[in-house]
Amino acid sequence: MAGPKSKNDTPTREQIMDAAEAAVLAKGFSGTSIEELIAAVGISKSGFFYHFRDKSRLAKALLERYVETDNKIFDDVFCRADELSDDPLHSFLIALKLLSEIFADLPNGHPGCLVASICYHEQLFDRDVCEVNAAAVLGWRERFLERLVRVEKRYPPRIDIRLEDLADMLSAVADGGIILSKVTRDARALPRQLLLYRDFVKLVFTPPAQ
Amino acid sequence: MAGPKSKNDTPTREQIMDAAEAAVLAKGFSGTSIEELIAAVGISKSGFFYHFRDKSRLAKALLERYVETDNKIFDDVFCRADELSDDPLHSFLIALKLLSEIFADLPNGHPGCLVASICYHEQLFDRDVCEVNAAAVLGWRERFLERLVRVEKRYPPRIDIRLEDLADMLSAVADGGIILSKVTRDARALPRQLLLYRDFVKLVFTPPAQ
DNA sequence: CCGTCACTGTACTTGCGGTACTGTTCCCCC
DNA sequence: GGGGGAACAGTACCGCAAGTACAGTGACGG
Repeated sequence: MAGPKSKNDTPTREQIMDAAEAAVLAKGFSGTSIEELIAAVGISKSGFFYHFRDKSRLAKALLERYVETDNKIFDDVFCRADELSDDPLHSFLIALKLLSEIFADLPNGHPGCLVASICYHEQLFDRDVCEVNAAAVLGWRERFLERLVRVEKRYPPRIDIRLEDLADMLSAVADGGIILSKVTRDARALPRQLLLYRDFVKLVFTPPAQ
Repeated sequence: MAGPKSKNDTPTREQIMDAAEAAVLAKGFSGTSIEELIAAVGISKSGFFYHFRDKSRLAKALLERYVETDNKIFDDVFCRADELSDDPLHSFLIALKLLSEIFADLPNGHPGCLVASICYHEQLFDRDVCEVNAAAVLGWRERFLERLVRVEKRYPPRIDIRLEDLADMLSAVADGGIILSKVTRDARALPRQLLLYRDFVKLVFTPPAQ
């Protein structure tokens, strides 16, 4: 049960990627040198290039792993929320609460979003990497939108609103909240922003008559 | 009336910073080489180092100029909004509309937020630069908060809400919207997110009885 | 025993950041 | 009209990092 022995699942490779992810989020991609990574992991330069053809391949692998784990977190959270409520609105609100708690419990605050970091390094990467990035964001939109459509069916929204934008807003608030937290060095900013988004969703779908 | 002849106001210096800002937003700070900047402007390396002691000074100058022009935009927008309405809520809503229109009118979409870019390069810069960054975000919070406090006095919010968080949310939605626009290559995402934030503000401060 | 995996070691090229100078031109001021 | 500073250009150099190109090595599995 140690997972599939995929070619890309060696412990050293994972160690490189762990070090690289932290470094990229703190110093940017070009600011992260291969030499510091191999020093952190304790391997030689040849060892690095055995796992990654070049630095750009490392970026792609990093992004793919990041998106994958992120999607898994969303799966878990929404699945758990569905266990706690059958109602689509309440389930969505619970999921948002769970998400904010996950972020609030991170000891040193959220380390940063790789999608955001890479989007600010766009021109450095090939079309390939950018498409993975775009696909990730569009995937989140679809994921949230599907939930919102189910909510809308039961709770007619109080205002005229594009559900796609409301779905996107969760990504935006999360990315913006991360930046807020990082810049102000206040880890509470991100969970608070998520809860504020939650308030918005609640307001939109709560009937005016109480 | 050609502006104060400050030491830091030569056309070459501005050209360097223009090229640098665009490059940094597209490739990150470390991904931007001094050599490409001097090639773009058409000066020598000595010319660059005449204006900036090192690359880090360039970063600081870039950020300071960016924050300054950003604050000027906010001044203009809020001032214009105040001309159009005496009511604090309506004025704020008008300002948000104006902001979204400004962003929607950018021909190639928003080029990116330097504050966000630099926050994802944190470890590269000295405490100095990071503090400028933090001060900028906190300045925006105060600016928006002051407006929201005035709104709250006249329109009791419909939900329990921390106005500081609602103020921060504008920065978050803007930064998140920029990332959304860049990643999905859809310039409309950013203005749409701002209008969605506007809807939220409207909902929060609009009395339930219509 | 043979081969493959997961590396190490060595050597080299290129490009960039940064330093350290020495000119050079133009314009302003006295 | 000449002296000086502002705004550069030119040249030469150092050190680090990305990337290339190998050849070699220990463990492990069939």
